[in-house]
Amino acid sequence: MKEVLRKHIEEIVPLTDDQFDIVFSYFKPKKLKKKDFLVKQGDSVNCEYFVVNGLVKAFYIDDEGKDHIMQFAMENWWVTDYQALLHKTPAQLDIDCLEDTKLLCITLEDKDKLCASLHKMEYFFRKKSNSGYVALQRRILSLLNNDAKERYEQFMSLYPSLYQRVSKTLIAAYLGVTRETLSRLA
Amino acid sequence: MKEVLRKHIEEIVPLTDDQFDIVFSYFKPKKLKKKDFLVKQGDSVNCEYFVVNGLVKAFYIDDEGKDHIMQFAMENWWVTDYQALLHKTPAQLDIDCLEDTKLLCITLEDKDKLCASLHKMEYFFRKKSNSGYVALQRRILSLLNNDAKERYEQFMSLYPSLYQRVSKTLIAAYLGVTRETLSRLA
DNA sequence: CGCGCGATTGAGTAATTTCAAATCTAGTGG
DNA sequence: CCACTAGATTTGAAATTACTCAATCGCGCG
Repeated sequence: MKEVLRKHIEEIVPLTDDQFDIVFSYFKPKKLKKKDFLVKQGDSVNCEYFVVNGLVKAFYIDDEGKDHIMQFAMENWWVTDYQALLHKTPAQLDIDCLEDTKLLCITLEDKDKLCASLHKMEYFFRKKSNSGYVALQRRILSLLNNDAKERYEQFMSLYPSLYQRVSKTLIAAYLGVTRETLSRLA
Repeated sequence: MKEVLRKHIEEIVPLTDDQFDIVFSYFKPKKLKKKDFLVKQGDSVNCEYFVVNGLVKAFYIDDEGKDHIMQFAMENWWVTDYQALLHKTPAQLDIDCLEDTKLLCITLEDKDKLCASLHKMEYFFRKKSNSGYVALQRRILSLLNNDAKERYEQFMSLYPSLYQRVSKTLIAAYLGVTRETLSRLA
């Protein structure tokens, strides 16, 4: 648990043992079972979550009851309803577990405190946020530019491990097509 | 010029005069005319750009020669080909000016140096990146969830000032529909 | 007046969705 | 080991949405 987080952070910034102990003290572990919810639409959201193991999905249910998947998050991914967290508004997203999942939780306030006290961590989170931004840009380009089949192929080659663990129905909801259409893309 | 940047930063972190002078020393002004290019596909990208005034668009041209707009950037917006900048790969995007435009440029290396020497600025850029991330998530949700008409209406209400300054053809390229389709959404 | 650019309109085509039904698969209990 | 069920996937056919390509319109500017 500790090791997973440490290794993840140290891919970007090295930390002494003491520093990592400080970092780790800001996190609270959480354990959920498959199908449990981490966030429900309408909740107020205080934390960002680091997935130690397992798999969750963050999704939006529209007026017609259809699901749209904002993101998956497996080992070493960060997830929450960022809009709700940052703007302190009620959650628009649901987040639930596709597998039994262990997480580390940090509140927005604690993250800011941690960043204020340990400059390296502010750097770490800035770089993380930058990478996330780039990943979302790539996804937008793929939505603008590519048809369903191309998006599906990109998904498989970009996230081969997710492709193994996630049903096609959910991949369809991530790619923005119906499951029937996805099924017809031989 | 200086004032525009200072005001922008101080919406998030207050700075002393001395601090701001340091910050500003990292930026290099740049002036472009309408239709000039800031970045061309294939370029290596070293800088991030802050738009002081004017308007640019960052866009991708696909295999069929069609444009897809990644983002617009007007006063107080940041823009570059982030993927190219962060991964040090050749630019995939073109960035050109829709109006005469004044910019402030900062290299990735200088930005890191600035952040390292002035912790407040690392905080500033982290928060900026977070907001950007949320904005892209919203756009993805709108692409997954809403049809062309709804996206068009959201665009108008979210960016009324852009709506004034940008041709419908370009808005179409941003929303991911053809100009003909957009034109039929009375 | 006429050019040029952006916006609109029309008609036919392609891609995707919808709704319904059939098929497949993994896990459960007998 | 087999039958049964729930969930996931696939298939079919019709309806809808958006696209393409071509033609037309409208307006500002030289």
